[in-house]
Amino acid sequence: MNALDGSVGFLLARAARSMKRALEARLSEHNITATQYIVLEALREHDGASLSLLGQKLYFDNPTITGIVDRMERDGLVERRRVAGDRRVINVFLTPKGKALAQSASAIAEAINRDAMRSFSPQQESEFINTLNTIWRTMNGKED
Amino acid sequence: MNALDGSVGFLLARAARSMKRALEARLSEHNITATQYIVLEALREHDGASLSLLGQKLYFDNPTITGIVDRMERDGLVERRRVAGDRRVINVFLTPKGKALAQSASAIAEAINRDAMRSFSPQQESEFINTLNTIWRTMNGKED
DNA sequence: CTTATATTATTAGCGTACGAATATTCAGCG
DNA sequence: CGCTGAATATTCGTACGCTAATAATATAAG
Repeated sequence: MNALDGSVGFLLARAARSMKRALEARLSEHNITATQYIVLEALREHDGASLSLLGQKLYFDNPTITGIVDRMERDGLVERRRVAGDRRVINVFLTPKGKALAQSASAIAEAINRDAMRSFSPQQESEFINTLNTIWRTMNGKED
Repeated sequence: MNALDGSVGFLLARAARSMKRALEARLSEHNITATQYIVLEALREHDGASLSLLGQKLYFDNPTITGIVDRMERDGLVERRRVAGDRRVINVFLTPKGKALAQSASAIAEAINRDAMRSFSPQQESEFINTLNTIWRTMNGKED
């Protein structure tokens, strides 16, 4: 029993990596990454969102979201269009290819989530999710 | 309520990122990263471990650990020495500077962990840790 | 002994993630 | 109107974290 076995930060990062890897193993046949799947999912709910809004929804900063959208645009999954009256903002839209991919990827991600939770009861799962949300809020000073 | 709010993978990754950022904000004055702190911690318990062993303990693959140790060696925190009979293996040792830094960093990391858990009971914390470990084992096929 | 296989570490290449700095555009205020 | 400051997206530089491929050494089989 060393110091890391009791470190929430370490165990959290390790669990997150293991899930990301499992998801990417399944997504790789569609040539997208776990992060790109997350962006597809966000765009299903907010097609045409600005880069900033996407970053806020997903909790990525602007340089990160710019790079991800660059690669997704290169691969034909999304396109950038200036649509808002404000000429600073660039809106991101799913292409037909992106829409189709979002659907298959969503099913894969749900399967991985179910698998990760397979030894827990619904109550345990919802408590776990509450804890993850609380940690996130705590670390961002959204309570006290 | 969108699909991501119920996605364990997304919430796990988000919580992990928020803790990593909080930790790095405090570690930055010592010019080390959260990952480098983890390696320092592992070396406190296993000074002289091989690169492979370090990777196994921390659950990083070899290319990742090579790069991290490269940067830590550049910064004078560790040094590589061939010590084992097997000439393929390279052992990693803490320098005095690395040892000193490990101690201060450890205190900082403990404070962050306590802060992240501040709204939970000891039981809730230990249940949370169990869940993280179970997810990790599940995603790595270490049970069924 | 020699050939085949496995292990250890590294390199190369890609995709996040982040902080810092920059260019463009917008909004407010005198 | 003109100026200041804020907001949006990008670029730059750094550090992970992964897969695939490589080089060097060790081990096993014949």
